[in-house]
Amino acid sequence: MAWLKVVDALKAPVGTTVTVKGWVRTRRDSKADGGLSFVAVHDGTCFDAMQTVCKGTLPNYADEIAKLTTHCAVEITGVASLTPKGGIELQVDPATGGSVTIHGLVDNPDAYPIQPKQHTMEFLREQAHLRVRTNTFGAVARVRSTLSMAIHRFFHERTFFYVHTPIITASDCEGAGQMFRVSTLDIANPPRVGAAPKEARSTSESTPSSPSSPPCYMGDIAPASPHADTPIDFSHDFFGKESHLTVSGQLNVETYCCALSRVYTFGPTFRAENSNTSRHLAEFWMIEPEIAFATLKEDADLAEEFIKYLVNAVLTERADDMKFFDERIEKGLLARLTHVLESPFRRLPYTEAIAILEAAIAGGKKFEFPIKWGADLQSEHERYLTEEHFKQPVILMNYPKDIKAFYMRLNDPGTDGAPGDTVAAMDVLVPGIGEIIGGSQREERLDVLDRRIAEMNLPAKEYWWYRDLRRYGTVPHAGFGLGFERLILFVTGMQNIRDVIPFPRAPKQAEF
RNA sequence: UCCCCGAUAGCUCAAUGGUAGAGCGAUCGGCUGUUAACCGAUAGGUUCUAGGUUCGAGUCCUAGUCGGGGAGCCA
Repeated sequence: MAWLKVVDALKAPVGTTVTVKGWVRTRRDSKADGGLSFVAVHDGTCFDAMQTVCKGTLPNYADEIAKLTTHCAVEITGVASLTPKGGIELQVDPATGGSVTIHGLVDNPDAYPIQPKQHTMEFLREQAHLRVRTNTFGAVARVRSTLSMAIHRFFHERTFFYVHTPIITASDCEGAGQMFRVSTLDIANPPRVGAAPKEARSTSESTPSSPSSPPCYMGDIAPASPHADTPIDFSHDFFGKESHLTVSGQLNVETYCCALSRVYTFGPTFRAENSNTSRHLAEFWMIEPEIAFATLKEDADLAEEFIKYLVNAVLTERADDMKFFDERIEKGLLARLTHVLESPFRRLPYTEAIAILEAAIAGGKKFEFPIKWGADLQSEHERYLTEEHFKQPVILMNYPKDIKAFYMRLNDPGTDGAPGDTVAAMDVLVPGIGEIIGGSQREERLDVLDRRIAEMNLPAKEYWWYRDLRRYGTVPHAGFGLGFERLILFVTGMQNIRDVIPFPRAPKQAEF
């Protein structure tokens, strides 16, 4: 007798004795053959469950087996045989060594939240600790894992090195959005500039409840502090300066790129934006490759090859789950992904995109927001381009410099016939999601970079180490960021980003 | 953060300002190599919270909390 994962047990030779361990998906009873129960068991190793046929002659049939409900934990031994439809099931008969062991019943099955029926995503989100036992969330979890592995494999096969960029940053120059503060200061009574520093509130080894622990204020904190208007003195904080959770590993990974040539990060990223949408999370995972001796064209080539590699990986490695998504989550998903695999991504200069949108408006297309050269595209404009006009992924390139970040490389005047200055930035737009990748060629010329930092009133001093890269052996380089959860939405057809990460963090949402 | 919509049984949803309902799920029984099984019965309610209007509020008003769709920000 061998304990097999369900994925392997479903391929067991007829006649062999097999043990499976997992959770009951459904139980149905029959009076045939003197009484028997069909108990479907899944262990998460594949989409399908193993059907077991438990005979009424089993010693614990009436007391235990006939009472099994959804998600009871069981261990079942039986003989592999063919179902009338040709699949593999286990015949569980005490006469041939069959047995059913209950590891854990479900208390009060009447009120168990997960039932053998269709639930809404919103409800399951409130049961995040249990939802992974359902078909949909099990499939999402397997696809997510498969994509993670494929990402590392893609880069590994191309001599990229995986760089662990920091989660905590005391650099104030990442500039990609609102940040979460990281601090060990007493939030109710922080040290103020000019005030006498409090001793022994030192960050590292302070005892959890020292005798001098601060008073606990109910309601509003720090009532009527005489120093309330004085800035907080962060020199007393853990890092001796303000620090935050990272919003991007890009600036750090650029340093490694300028030594290892081809690198990437893949880790969690944090944005404290008050974004309440189905496409934003406060904590999400991002993949950021960076390539040296490369221009925007190589960057776009890499992005396209990357997306196609990942789509292909998930189609071939998780065919069972993808079939489910195609049937139950988004009809036509497989056709859409196959189309993405087979068609080249449309490269489109921003300046040309504006012309297409203006022509569309002239042709009667209505947009909520006006469009003109120099303005950023709205979601509706991006959707029009990728979903209606081209009906395929689009790589928009060379945006006006005034709407993009300081580190993006300034293009030569007149690139693409643009009426103003542009930078070598690109966004990959995909039908159904919109922007999935944002990237650029980085400004490698120190004088141009300094001009941009000054133009945008950024704290030049903070960028000393970033500027060093341009002083010591500078090189053209480029990279992009891919939001991992948006990729999962794209390949699964799931609608809400909170349903493709195990425990979503969003405004007012950090349960579990 | 802004606009719109919503919150009633374990779940999905009904209920003219006047007796709280159905389907699914659960429990019990029947039938059946079943697989979203089917048939019958039973149990299951502080109608999100706090105020208010009213003889009377699930229903109307105010505030709040949470959820959904869209927008902004972005990945």
